[in-house]
Amino acid sequence: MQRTMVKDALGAPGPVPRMTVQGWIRTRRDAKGFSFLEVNDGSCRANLQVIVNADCPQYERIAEFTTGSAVEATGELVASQGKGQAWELRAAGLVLVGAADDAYPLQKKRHSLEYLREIAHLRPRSNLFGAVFRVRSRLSFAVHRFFQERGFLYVHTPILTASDCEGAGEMFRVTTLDPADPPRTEDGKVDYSEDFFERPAYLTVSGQLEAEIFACSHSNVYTFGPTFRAENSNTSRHASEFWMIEPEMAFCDLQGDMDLAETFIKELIQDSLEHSGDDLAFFDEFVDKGLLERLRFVLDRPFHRLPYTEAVEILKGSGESFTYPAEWGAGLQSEHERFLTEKHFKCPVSVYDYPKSIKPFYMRTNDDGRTVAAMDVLVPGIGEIIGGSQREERLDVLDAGIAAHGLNPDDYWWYRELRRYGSVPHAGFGLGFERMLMFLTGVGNIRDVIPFARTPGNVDF
RNA sequence: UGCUCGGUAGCUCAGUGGUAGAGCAGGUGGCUGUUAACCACUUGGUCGUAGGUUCGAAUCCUACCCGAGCAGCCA
Repeated sequence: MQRTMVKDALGAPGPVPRMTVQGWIRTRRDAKGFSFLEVNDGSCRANLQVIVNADCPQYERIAEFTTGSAVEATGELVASQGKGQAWELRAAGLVLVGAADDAYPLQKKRHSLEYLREIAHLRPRSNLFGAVFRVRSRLSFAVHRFFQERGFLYVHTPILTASDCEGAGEMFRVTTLDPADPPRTEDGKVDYSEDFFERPAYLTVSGQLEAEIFACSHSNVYTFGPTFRAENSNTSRHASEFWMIEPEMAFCDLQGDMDLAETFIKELIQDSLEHSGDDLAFFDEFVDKGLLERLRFVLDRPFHRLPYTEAVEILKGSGESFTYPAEWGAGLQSEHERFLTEKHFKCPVSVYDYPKSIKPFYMRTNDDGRTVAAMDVLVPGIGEIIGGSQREERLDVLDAGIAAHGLNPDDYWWYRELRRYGSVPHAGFGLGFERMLMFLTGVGNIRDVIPFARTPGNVDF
């Protein structure tokens, strides 16, 4: 027995005398003397309609073939008599591989996203999440393809780390000590020299610093892996565990960084339109009307680039009444970002050259002495999707930054040595993979584009 | 973490002081090459939890739990 995937059956060029499909029943419709089974195996959005006639040996047990059950159907693929599908399978043999009783939580009706989150073990079988995770898989591949085709080296930066990549947020501590009875030093503090790594360790909040190491040997590199932030964030666009893509390029300045960011986003959109078209059409119809139009619009137009200082002037002169008025030296609020990208420019916006005082130590100080070569890419509906910068390659300036931020230079000894031995201008950025998925699918909550969302108070599944 | 909104049948929701409801799902019967099929009948509830006010609370008050939206943190 060779299995045919539903996607291939539906795309068959002609009738097939005999084939076997396996999948889960979405719904059953009984007619007099025969039944329709809608079988889905995840290979595509559409179901295969299986006709079970009275002469099929299993027909007398058809009532057991309930929504959610796993089935195997063998028979002839023929042109459908009905409307709505080109092909259907006339079952000669039918096997109830795994029954689903009437408590099956995924009913053939609309469910709320909140409810579906509670049944994360079953929601991939729904239309929406089936599509989301197909797009996610394809997008992962597109990320690698983008960089590999350009000769970028894929670096596996560590997940366990002792460095806190200053400014990136609260960290999850990793320890093997007994929290109820940790070893203590003489002054009563927890003695981390007794811990597994003999010092405090954490889950990574960014692979950037390590990526810089490899940029300084292999020129163009990228990372793509899980990232952990222990912030108590309760928003639709933050997760405690998420996937981040971080390219890092040697001999590259901020302009080159922004060029890559824009090309990258556009190519991911292009790839999705090409290879996930059916699923995107589903989102366009049921999740976010106008999605496809917006994606094509973004694809066709250059991102608008402007310095932070100019952005603040636009905000000040906008006549909008913001909850927090824009002020040079303060970060851009969500409402400011939304105004720029959704109302003023109506397209993705790259804001660059931020005040030095609100950015981390490693960003390169501009000649004006008060801004750094940082850039954020803002996108309608989501806000910040990319954050990046040119890195400070001058050791003396870097040291001044470390001191100004109150950090201990010894903790960054290897990072500093990169500036001692063959230092080069280099730049990179971080793209939130889930935020890109939200942008591509129109799905409004980050918890619905990641298979198993981790947020404060939630590590189920 | 702060502010706001919400929690009623398996699911989606209505009910705002006086006998707990609808649609869907489930069950029974009927009908039809059907498309979240349709028609009739029907099962199903400690109204998030704990207190309080009241003759009487799903409804009003307090605390807590859970969920969501927004903000901050950021990707």
